[in-house]
Amino acid sequence: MLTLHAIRNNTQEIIERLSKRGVDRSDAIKDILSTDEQKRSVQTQVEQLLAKSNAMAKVIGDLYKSGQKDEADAQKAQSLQLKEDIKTLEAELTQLEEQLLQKLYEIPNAPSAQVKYGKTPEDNEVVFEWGDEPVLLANPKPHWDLTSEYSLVDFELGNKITGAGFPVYTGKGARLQRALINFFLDEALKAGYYEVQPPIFVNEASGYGTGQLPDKEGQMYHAVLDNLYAIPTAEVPITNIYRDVILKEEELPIKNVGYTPCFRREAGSYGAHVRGLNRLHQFDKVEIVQLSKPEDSYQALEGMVEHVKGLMEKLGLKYRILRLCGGDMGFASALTYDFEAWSGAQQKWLEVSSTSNFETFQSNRLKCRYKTKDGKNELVHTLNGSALALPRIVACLLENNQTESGINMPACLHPYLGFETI
RNA sequence: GGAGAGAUGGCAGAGCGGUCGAAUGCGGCGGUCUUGAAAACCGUUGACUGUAACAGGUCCGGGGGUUCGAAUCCCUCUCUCUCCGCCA
Repeated sequence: MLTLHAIRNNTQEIIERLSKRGVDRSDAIKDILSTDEQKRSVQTQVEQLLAKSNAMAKVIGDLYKSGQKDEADAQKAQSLQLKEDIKTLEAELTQLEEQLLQKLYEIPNAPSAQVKYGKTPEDNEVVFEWGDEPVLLANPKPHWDLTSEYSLVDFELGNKITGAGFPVYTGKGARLQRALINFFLDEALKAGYYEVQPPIFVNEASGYGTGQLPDKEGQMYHAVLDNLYAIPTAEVPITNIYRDVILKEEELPIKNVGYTPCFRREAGSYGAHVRGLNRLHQFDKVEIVQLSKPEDSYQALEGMVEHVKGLMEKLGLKYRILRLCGGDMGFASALTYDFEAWSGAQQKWLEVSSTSNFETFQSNRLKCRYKTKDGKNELVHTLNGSALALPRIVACLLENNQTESGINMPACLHPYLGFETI
């Protein structure tokens, strides 16, 4: 959530930045400001009464000690009345605080200066493009044909065991999964990331920490009995490592990488674009997460983008980078770059990575701060990106590299695969 | 799953219901001494809120209660540890 500090001190700027999402939030912001004002006024009253009551309690104690019981009893009666007043005011305060928090939760992050105004994916800007159109056979097969022809993925078997969107990878298909995961992890280690393997279930507090709750409740699998959520991305457990933590300045930047399966209910998705590996309920992803000082975060974002570019180019996949417009950006993001790989047989772009700077939007909820040299606690900036999500990469690798005699795998994967062709 | 113990500041660890935001030790920071370092000694060292700045307020796992007054008493939840059972 946005910090009250920013809303109070840079009201106009926040409103303008928010408008890039294509929705006017000025009323909501003004509403927050007035609620905040009310809250602080009640808070002052409560605190004055508390101060009075604290002082009185001290006096009563002293009176008892010096044996002035009658006087003490008289004061006690007064104190009781005071307590009633405090109780009603405190109830009011709690209510205002809850309202304020609720209102803050509903405001998305303010897009950064580089983000363009826009409402739909058509307004996204292509900022980079790499690679040549793959040379394909006369009738290139989509990956869902190739996976069954070469026995790489068994969707029916997944249906039987679990349900749609939970495929079973088999033989060389399974091997390819493992190869990609290891390749991505190793590349991240080379780039200075620290590997972590987090839980794939998280509690409610973690869901709130990174903003999946209450916003995307319906998109996560929820184990009701234990009140745990299956993670939609490793971002959630990895970023929550730093919930309620005050870091030392010299610990920053923190660069973590982790592989996890990811689970998404994808409620509401349907049709041809969910075919095959294009959209799954369970998939594998290697995620990079950074915490940085505010002044360094956009440079860190560039670094993450460069890292993902390197992966795409080693895999030899034609790709492009989009800078998302305000309307297409996620709720928590201030700036997002999407990577799309070209699928030769489907003749369309598939999103394979989303790399974002959240500025203080997550750290404010997480309460992740660092101590500056002059001893102040400041919120860190959080960033994350997919590096990379597997299924669509697999789809593109299969489709773009198919030949009469088999499917050629890129050289960077050979050592991990133990074979060169499928 | 059964039985018991516990949760206090960066860590360890005290804390008769009022003098406790909290002893003490370690660690951190600053200083004295030293050519420098170590040792020793002195000082300092939680977070949040609030104010122009003071003041004030809140926080001893979370929530609720008793009391004029709670880290300290009661209830409840969560978590941790020990023993037993089960087990990759």
